[in-house]
Amino acid sequence: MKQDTSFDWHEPGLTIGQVAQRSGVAASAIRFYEAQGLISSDRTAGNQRRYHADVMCRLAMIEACQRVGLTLAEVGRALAALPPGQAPTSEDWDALAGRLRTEAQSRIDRLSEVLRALAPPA
Amino acid sequence: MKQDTSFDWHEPGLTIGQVAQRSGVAASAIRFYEAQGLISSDRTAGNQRRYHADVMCRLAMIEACQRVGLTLAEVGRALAALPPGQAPTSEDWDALAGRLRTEAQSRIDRLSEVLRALAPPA
DNA sequence: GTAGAACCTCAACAATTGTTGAGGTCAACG
DNA sequence: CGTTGACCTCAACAATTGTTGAGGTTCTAC
Repeated sequence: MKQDTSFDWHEPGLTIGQVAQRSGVAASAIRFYEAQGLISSDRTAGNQRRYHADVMCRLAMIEACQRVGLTLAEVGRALAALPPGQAPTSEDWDALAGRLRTEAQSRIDRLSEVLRALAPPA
Repeated sequence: MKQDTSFDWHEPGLTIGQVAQRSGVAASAIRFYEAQGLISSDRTAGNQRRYHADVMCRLAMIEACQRVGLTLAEVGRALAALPPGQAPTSEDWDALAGRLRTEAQSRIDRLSEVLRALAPPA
C-alpha cells in the first residue's frame, strides 16, 4: 500500500504568498475560499498555511466555474464530491469535469434558446 | 412603409404586475433592472409604469445571460448596443445573440481547458 | 538573537443584486 | 365619490464575494 498519495508530501508546501503569486489569485481570496471550504491547507507549528500543488488546480477551476455562472456554493458542492481529504485521482477530476461541462453547456443551451426566440426568422 | 414597429404600440401597455406575473420576475427586480438602465417603460399621467411586449424578451435574456456568468453591467452594455429607444429589429437581436453566444462559448471553452488540464491522461 | 518581511485573525467596509417595508398615490369598479 | 388593490419612491436590510486595515505572531537571514 502507498502511504502517500502521488503528491510530494515531502515538500515543505507552498506559502499563501507563493500560491497567490503563481495563481494570480489574491491571498485574501484564497483565505476566503478556504473559509468557505473550497480548498484546504496544512498548518505549520506556528499556524501558517502550507499548500500542496493541487491547490493551483482548484483555484483555476474555481475561477473558470465562476465565469460560467456557478456560485462558490455550487463549486463547493462539486468539489465536495471529490474523495474527502486526499489527493483526487485522474478519474475523480474527470468525473467532476464531466458534470461541470454538462452544467455549463446546458446553461449555454438555455441562453441560445432564449436568444433564438428573440430573433425569430424574419 | 410601416409607421409602427411590428409591436402594438396602440395597446395600453402592461403593468409591472402583469409583467411580473407573466415573466416570473419579481416586480422589485424589474424596477431594479430599470434603475440600472436594462429596460425602460412609459409612464402614465399618474407615474405608473407601462411596458411594451418586448420587455418580456429582455427579461428572459437578462436571466439567461446571468446564468452564463454575465454581470448586469455586461448585459447592460450588450443591450445598449441595440438601437436606442425603439423596437429592435430581428437583425438587431440576431447580432446581439451572436455576440452573446460567442462570449458564453468562450467561457465554456476556457472551463473545458482548465478541466482538461486537471484530469490529465492517466 | 534580532530585524524585517510575510503571515495570522478578526472586524469593518464595499460592490453587486436584489427584497422588504413604510408611507403615500393611482385607477378601476360600483 | 369612495373604496380597495395595485402602484409609486425611498431607505433599510440581506447574501455573495471579496478587500483593507489594525494589531499581533512567525519565519528567515544575517
